[in-house]
Amino acid sequence: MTSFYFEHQKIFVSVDCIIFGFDDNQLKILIGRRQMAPGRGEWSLYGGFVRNDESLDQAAYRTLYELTGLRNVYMRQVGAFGSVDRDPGERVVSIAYYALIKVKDYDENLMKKHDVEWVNVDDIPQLFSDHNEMVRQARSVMKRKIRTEPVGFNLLPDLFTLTQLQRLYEAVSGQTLDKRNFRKRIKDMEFIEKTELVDKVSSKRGAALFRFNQRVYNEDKNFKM
Amino acid sequence: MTSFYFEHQKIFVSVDCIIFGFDDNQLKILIGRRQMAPGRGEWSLYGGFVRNDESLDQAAYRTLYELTGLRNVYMRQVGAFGSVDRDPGERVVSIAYYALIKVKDYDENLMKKHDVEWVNVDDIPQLFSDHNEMVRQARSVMKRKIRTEPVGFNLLPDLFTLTQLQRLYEAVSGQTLDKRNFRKRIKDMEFIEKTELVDKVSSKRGAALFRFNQRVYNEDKNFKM
DNA sequence: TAGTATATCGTAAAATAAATACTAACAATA
DNA sequence: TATTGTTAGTATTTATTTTACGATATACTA
Repeated sequence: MTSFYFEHQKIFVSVDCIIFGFDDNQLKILIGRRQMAPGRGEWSLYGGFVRNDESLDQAAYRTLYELTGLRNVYMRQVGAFGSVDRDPGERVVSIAYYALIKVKDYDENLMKKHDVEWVNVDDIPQLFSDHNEMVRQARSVMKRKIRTEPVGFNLLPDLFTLTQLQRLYEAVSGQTLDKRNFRKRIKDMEFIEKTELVDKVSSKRGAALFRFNQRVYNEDKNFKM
Repeated sequence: MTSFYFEHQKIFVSVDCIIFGFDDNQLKILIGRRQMAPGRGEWSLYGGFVRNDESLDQAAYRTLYELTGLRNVYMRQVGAFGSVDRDPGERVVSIAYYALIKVKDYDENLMKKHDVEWVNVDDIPQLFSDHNEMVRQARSVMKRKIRTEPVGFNLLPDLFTLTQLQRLYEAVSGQTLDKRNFRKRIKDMEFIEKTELVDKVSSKRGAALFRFNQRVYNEDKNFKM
């Protein structure tokens, strides 16, 4: 029975993570200098090899955890990348995943340890191998997703102002939005709840803080931005 | 340098094809009885292992060619599937691809040789491993794609009637469409050209045959259904 | 009181989607 | 040859949703 398989060749399989964060009204991703050959010193996504005893998703979560110390992160597959010579060292097929994290949750020490930094998505330098294409596709997939499902909240603090939310959607879509129309939409979504709390950081007047209520959303999944 | 890689494990990588066809006003896919263990005799997608000297895309095209004898087929990746135990025999990561082919082009002999048959997408039996999930995702991806890009023509003969085209979109979307609204849209697309030819097969009156003009489409890529 | 960002009201225009009935051409049949 | 059945083909109106835009008030700080 096993003979059937062993006519064939095994291949290294890895995962690469496009980790999105939102800070300073900008959409950013985490990239770092590659620590090992080949391509040592080049800008690169953070990734890792898939082990025999873990699924692709598990490998992606593990890799993200190694880098950020975060669990229970929103993460989705972008796709598989498998040019023959995409890795100059060996044949490696890599599955790209994108993650949405809150920048404040991120462990600064781990960031220094792994020598990665936040870079604006419109400002990405040339990356190792096909990583630029991975980023391009990840942005495309995420951009569509965030319009039809309430996943953008993963990029914001639990409490956020409507202006923050609007800036997020502007950063992702790449265009400015009308404040009145934006708020009209929000008002129709009962799962975006106004709290009693007020944010005084970005405004002298103070802005109401909102939160996303997953339970209310589950009752009536009606989200469109 | 190579030592870096060989701390890690290699994995079998395969491709599986969801081959869509349109016939008898129905959207169908090609499935067959699995010819080898494990899972011998179960319904299954057609697939194959990725070789070290070919990309994932190339492996998918090769596999499709083996089964259908067709080249230059519209084919796109669905995603990677990598549960640890998705294949009962060995650890295999599989990349799913969907293809859109014209049923008439298909080589009948190859079909018999590989023992595959067309099955309505709403009528798929239980398939080997995670193939049902692959089909589900492929339908979802294709359904979105066919609304925003003129890829549906890959499922029709070069010459087709507007009713055929409408039935195709009805089959993919799963809902009936209004004929007048449908035709209004078509009229606005200059790359769907009316020919002098008339189809008398499905109609006593005869229906005008249309064709998709890729060059005209390239001039002004404006497609939405 | 000047400055700044929040917050809300309303409406016109534009784009999109949905709903509606009838005639035309031909073949088969009575 | 008159009738019936079947599919092709066509224009207009109405309703709904989305977008664009102007104006003004609020709460707080410096």
